[in-house]
Amino acid sequence: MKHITIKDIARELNVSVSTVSRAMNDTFDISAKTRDKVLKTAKEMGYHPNPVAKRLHQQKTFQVGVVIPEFINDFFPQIIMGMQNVLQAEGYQLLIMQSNECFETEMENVLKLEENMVDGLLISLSRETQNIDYYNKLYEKGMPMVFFNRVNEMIKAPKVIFNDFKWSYFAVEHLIKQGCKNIIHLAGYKHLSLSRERIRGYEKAMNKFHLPYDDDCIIETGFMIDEGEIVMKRLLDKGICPDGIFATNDPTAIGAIKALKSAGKRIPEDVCIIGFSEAMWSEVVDPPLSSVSQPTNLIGYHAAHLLLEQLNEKQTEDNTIKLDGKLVVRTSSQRG
Amino acid sequence: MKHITIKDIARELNVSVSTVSRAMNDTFDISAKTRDKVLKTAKEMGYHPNPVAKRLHQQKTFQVGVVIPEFINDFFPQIIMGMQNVLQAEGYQLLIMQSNECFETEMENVLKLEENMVDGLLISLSRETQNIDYYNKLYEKGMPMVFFNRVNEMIKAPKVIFNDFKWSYFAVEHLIKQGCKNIIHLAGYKHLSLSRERIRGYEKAMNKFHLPYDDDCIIETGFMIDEGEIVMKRLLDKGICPDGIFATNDPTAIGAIKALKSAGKRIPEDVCIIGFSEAMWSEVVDPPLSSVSQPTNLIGYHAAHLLLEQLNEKQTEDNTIKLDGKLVVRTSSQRG
DNA sequence: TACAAATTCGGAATCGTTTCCGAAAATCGG
DNA sequence: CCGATTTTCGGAAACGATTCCGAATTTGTA
Repeated sequence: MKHITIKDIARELNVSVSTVSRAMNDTFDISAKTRDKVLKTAKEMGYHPNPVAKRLHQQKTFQVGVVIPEFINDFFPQIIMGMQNVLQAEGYQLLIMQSNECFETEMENVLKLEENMVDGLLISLSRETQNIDYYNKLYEKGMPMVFFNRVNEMIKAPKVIFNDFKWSYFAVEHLIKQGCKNIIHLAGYKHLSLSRERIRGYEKAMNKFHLPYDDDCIIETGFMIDEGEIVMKRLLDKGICPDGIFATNDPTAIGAIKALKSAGKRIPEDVCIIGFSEAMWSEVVDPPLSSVSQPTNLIGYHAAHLLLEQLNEKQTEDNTIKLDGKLVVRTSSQRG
Repeated sequence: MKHITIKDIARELNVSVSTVSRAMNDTFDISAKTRDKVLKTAKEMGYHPNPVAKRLHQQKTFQVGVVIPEFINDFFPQIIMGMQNVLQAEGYQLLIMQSNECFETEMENVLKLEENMVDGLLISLSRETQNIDYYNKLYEKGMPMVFFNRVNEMIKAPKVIFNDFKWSYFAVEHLIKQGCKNIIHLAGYKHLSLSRERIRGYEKAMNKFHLPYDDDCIIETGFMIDEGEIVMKRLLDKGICPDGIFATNDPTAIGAIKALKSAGKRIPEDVCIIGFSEAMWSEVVDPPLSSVSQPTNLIGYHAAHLLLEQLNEKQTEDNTIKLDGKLVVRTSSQRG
């Protein structure tokens, strides 16, 4: 895999390497004649500039690191596609790493990306991550960074988030309008902003419609199918059965449905249930799952643009972008 | 973001840069005393070797390109995790690109990765890809390459594939044992080996049990949910309804189920159906979908190792690795 | 025609490493 | 104690590009 370099062309044409470089970059101080001559033989010889050498000189790698909790569900991959569309067009490559929802792995990933000298970072926190000191330090040292989806308010870098409060409210309001009176919330981990915001939305709806709830109605569950199943099963074993469930995401909703079904409950007749974040397969489960759909592509798009602004040293005036979605009502929450 | 370089350390300690380099790489021609001294101040000053400079000198990027058709389904992400486990441990980074099932995008991706001077390529063909001349040229020029899952036999580089023939046979045999007599196959694109092998498995099972079938029973469908739905709907509209369906993957099976359900067919009573490649959500759809489960992690593991052998210039003796899976029988194909 | 200005290009430094070559210093054997 | 090894280190080249500086050539102007 011998590569043609700028020297090979220079030797071939009996010119200096600086001339060839000038031709390639079309600078002002070269005659049109020699430029064309160089370009022609460069093409003939199959020359491609060596990006590594360019990076060394420019002190820039044109690579940005992406750290996400997982990419087994389709949620994060869709966001990443949104990012790629923007960043590849600007000549950047993505280095994608997963924390597997583990704080230490997340830190290792960030360190590794730093050592690899990425030009910037796009991060979605693991569900364990509480300590964000390092991120703030890194940001203040000047590392371009954007956080998205899984965020913590104490983070100083720009963020792209979803209007969790508003859409949780709509989700619970929808359940109430279906006639649910005894509604519980399967919540995410409380150190993540999105979990707290979704709890706030739940509380606002319950208060607004004067429905009773207490701390036992808001159950820290997690994000996975089996976590939803375990929590729901435990409730049913205790003889507790709500008539409405607002789950913090689709997998936990699915888990709850599994537990409910095997306890002989009918959905939506006995229990209405709605998830969040619209998984690709929410439509094909039994029963088809209602959910709040998030604009995943847009999340990636905005995160990428906020990063680009930093990479181009433009001052970002707006620090946080909050996006809206829509309510997708299917059988699991629809009565009558 | 000023970085400490080897020169900073040299200046600090009044030694030459070569001495510092020797200390960092622990070569033979340096005294233990100065080595420790250098290492100590390097640590104190927070020195990290610049990987870009290293790459320029070693003429190696320690990055490998991965090209996959999509990463919205969980199948390819799982394979990638298998690759990452192996390659990250050896110091390699992955550059992941999607072809979106489009031949031209696939080529653009490969070109871009080549220009980025990746050390090797891991490729799964798009469903459109028929012309593989460029890949063979590239491989013969010495580019380390491994193909996986979506493969074409004409490709000369090492491959990691699934024993599609054997497990298709088992899948169809299972349908037959459930009493199905009129079985169709929703097939993938025929220029991909896996599609042809799955067709062969179907044919072998049908022949073995003396069940009739003709060309109309093998329908080129695609890989997506709506493709399965459209093809099935068209059949039903023509008044054709099999009592057994072997789908080339889980999404097409799901699509077929949607069409069957809205036509009032009961599964598995009227129609047994089995998919392939075990999606994460196959268990939670209605009815739970039988499928052939593939060892996704292992596919990634082996592909990565075959690539490593080439990167380390070891001669690969075994060119193709063929993996086995298991039959996961759920409600969609289980009678009585 | 002569001198100033503009154009065009080569040489060398630079980016941060590794590594080859040779010289100084230390160690060794007799 | 002296010559021969061995150890240890500095200087410089190399990787492949960009860019600054200055020199040669061409062009322009009076």
